[in-house]
Amino acid sequence: MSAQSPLHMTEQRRVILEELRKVRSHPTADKIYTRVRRRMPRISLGTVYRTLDLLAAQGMIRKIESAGTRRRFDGTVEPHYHIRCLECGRIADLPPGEMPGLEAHFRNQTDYDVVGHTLELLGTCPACRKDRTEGKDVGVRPASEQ
Amino acid sequence: MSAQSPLHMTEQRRVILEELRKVRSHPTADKIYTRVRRRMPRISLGTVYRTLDLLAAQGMIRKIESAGTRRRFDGTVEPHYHIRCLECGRIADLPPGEMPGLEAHFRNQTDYDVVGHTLELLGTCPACRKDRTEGKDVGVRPASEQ
DNA sequence: CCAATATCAGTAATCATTCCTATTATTAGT
DNA sequence: ACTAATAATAGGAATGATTACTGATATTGG
Ligand SMILES: [Mn+2]
Ligand SMILES: [Mn+2]
Ligand SMILES: [Zn+2]
Ligand SMILES: [Zn+2]
Repeated sequence: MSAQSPLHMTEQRRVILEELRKVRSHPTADKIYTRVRRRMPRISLGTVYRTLDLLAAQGMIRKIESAGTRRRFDGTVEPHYHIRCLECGRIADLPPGEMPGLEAHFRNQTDYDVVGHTLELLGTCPACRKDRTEGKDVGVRPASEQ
Repeated sequence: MSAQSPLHMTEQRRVILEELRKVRSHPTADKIYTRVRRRMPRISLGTVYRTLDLLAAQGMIRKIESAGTRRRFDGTVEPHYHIRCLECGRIADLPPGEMPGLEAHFRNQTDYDVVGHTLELLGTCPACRKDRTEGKDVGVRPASEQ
């Protein structure tokens, strides 16, 4: 959950971290790969995956794994929930902080030891809502954008 | 979310539904496939997937998709959350009902239209806790059992 | 009974992610 | 600086759950 061994900052690792921190979106590994390749054309997708795992293990970035969607990464490490648009897959941040009393609410309702939870809001983003009112009926195109 | 067209109950569909409703666990498609094959040896895995999708679309069963794990199915359609054991992947039911005030709590914190949420508790199941105290240190074997 | 339609079994394809390996870079010790 | 040991990378193959395709079989409605 927090930093481990002092990470050797290779060129690849530095650039991947920089590019992820540049964006406010929650890009997939191959979106990051595309960005990083502009600066390091010979980097491999495997290195991107390996490095993202490593940075996440060090607590320098976060992994977002929502059900049924591709893995996404987050340059913001401060704890916060996300809301995902069911039409376009876009993921937005909610304000920092955990839902108060959530785990406590369930502790006496299970024989498991509760150690955490995952919570994701679902909805329609402003752009897709706008498309709707304009009758653009684009259907569902999940996770298809940056 | 609720029933649509009146579903033609083929033998395959009936048996798949029966087998899923028999168990209290949350089996993967191939676990259901294994069970169903005892009664219908020639059924194909594709039919199992297709039928489970169909039954879920009709609201007769539920799909559970947790991040980074295989898809699981639930014969109980009454709304309820789950808690997943981080060591063995087992999924248990929490009592029926939604966390009160959850979506309301976030409505004024986002410009998305909130239409739902996913919530999964994480923890250690009684069996894995027991293994621990017995020093059986089995490591992590996610989603490897029924 | 027949033609149109739906479903199925069997198998191939998909595709995000992980694994493997030969090469290249870095480090620590002299 | 030189060198052996160690770590990291590029490129490509493998994995594995799910989906798509296809020709055969079943069902329906007239
Ligand atoms: Mn975020
Ligand atoms: Mn359940
Ligand atoms: Zn959207
Ligand atoms: Zn367990």
